[in-house]
Amino acid sequence: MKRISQRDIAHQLGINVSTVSRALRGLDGVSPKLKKRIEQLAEEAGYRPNPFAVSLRYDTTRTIGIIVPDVAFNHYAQIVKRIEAEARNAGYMSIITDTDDSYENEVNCVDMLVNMHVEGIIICPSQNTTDFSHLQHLRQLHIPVVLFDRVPNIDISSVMINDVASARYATNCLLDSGAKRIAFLGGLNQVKQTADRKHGYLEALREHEIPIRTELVKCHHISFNSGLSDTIELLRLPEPPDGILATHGLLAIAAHQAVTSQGLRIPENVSIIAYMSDWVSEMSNPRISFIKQNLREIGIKAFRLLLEQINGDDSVQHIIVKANLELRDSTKTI
Amino acid sequence: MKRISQRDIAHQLGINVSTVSRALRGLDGVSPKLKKRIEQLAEEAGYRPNPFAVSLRYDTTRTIGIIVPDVAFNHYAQIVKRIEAEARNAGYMSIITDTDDSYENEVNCVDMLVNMHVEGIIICPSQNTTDFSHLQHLRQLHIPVVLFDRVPNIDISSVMINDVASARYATNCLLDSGAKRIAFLGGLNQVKQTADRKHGYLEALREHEIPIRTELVKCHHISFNSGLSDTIELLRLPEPPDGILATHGLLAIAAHQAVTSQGLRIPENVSIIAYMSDWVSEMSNPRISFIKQNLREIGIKAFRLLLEQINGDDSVQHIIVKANLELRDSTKTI
DNA sequence: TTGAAAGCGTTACCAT
DNA sequence: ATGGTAACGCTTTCAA
Repeated sequence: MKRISQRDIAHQLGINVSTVSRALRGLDGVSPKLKKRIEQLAEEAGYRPNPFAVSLRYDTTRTIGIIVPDVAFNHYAQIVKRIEAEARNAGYMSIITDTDDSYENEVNCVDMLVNMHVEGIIICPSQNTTDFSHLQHLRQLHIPVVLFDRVPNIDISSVMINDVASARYATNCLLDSGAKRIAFLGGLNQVKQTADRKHGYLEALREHEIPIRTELVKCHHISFNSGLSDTIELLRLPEPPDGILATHGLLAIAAHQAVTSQGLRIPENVSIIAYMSDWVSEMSNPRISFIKQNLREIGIKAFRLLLEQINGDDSVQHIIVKANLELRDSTKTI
Repeated sequence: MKRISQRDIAHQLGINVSTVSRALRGLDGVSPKLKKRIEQLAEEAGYRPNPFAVSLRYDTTRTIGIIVPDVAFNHYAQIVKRIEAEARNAGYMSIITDTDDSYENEVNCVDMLVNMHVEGIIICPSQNTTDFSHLQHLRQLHIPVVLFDRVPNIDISSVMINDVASARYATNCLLDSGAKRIAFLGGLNQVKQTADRKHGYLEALREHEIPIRTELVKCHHISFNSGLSDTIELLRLPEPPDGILATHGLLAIAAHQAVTSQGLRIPENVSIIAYMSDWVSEMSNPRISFIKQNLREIGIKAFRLLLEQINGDDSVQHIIVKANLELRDSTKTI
């Protein structure tokens, strides 16, 4: 039950491979009668073109690579799902790799994908990634790249949300609903996304002429545990926060749990707004008010951008997908 | 900045390709001096073997396919993550596809993966899949297959949990904690996983000599909405359930929300135990007691099984990974 | 130790 | 309308 090739078909029919090739691709130069016979035999024998021969011939693989910090985290999973669907729709296969949020793995993944001759790579870098030379290198190899979520200040196309504005808006919303002492729970400062969101947070405070209290700003490596300990520290302050802006779902869940575990109530004692996926918010109880990112659109835009590059467009584009605030139960109604 | 080939290297050094090939693979028959020169040039020029040429030559692609109903659902995402990691570790790339729980997509995905000449496929079928001929066909093509989670009664290797026993145990636990009227919230009956879990549920009732009330058994297509409406229907019965066994995370979340929305309390009025991932349980509030499946091990075992087949092992193996009950807040303590 | 050539499956170009 | 053949990049076998 070996895989059958064009040569086999040609042999069985006593004709030449090139005729078979033409017939199967619907090119003209084959008599309708012979074409029928060829198609029929191909069908019967379960002929499938060998993509490796095709790739070898054309130096084109119809394959893209996707690199994320954690496929098991809903936010990334939703984006990956959308990219994969779009890609499949456009005739591309997706090779998805997971870095476990580690820089070393990220470099390895990029390397493997280059070895695989993917036609392009869509990537959300790990939090530890500060050196982006592996991505710059891709540009030199003329391999299209699109970044999303964690987008550094480099000359590579990207899709991100309006981080500054959304953080400012969310902070304003917390303040307007009566919170006086807003804490900022973010990732590492070196990640532009975190810096931007902090920027928005600080802007809102400034607008309200609220002095900045640095002990309310927690920027550590994103993980459930760091979110937990940071929140508990915050709550033990002499003047603990009555509002929290969390920049990542993991941090928000951790904060939610920490607040509850200290016998405090949400939103009566502490309000929370977080950047998280709809699905995760929906599951929390009380449901966390969140900044809704259009993950579907992020995925679609990212693939479109990549496809344009694959098709020869050299321009660097930075797309901003607008996020909006969805109020749920973790904020007081005004 | 074109990709460089062995031929290019040979040309630059004024030698033959076959020598380059031998040198780069460390075969002997190349003088140490020449070997050095070749390696150095390859390094400098950034030579990478073309995997398509290699695949074409060997008819081996070092690639596997993974098919799941929904990568964005945590349970599958965790399993996929583990399989991908194991595969990468063993030098295999993973092509992950998402069927959106649809039979048609599933058939297409299988087809695409076969076209890609993946060396094997790990799949969790969609709920609608009753005809497994597309998988049987893979066996005829000598393409290794491993099933997980939703495993029909066919002669293909699989990894699943002990569905009957775990459901029986969970039901017993609900009964022991004082619940009298246990409802069963499951997927379609045609899925063996559901049937098995229901079997376990019924066994437990029988052991306790509790008559079966068919109106407490809800088996529909798994979705958040069906879980919601089924639960609401259950709660409106003249004698509503005071315990629920849910066979899928989505159903559990829906039930959780439905119970709460009716002003009832968990676990005081209604206890819940569900098959769901640790992460999802952790996020619910009150946290749902759950049957913990070792997703990590399921992923590892699935890949190992596939690899064995790829390496020529023809035996059909059915691996059972034991699940255990993790009590949280949605069940009364005895 | 090194070279030459055939072959993997497909396509493109030139002949017939 | 059809056939022959070279080429893609690599490995393998045989010859020098």
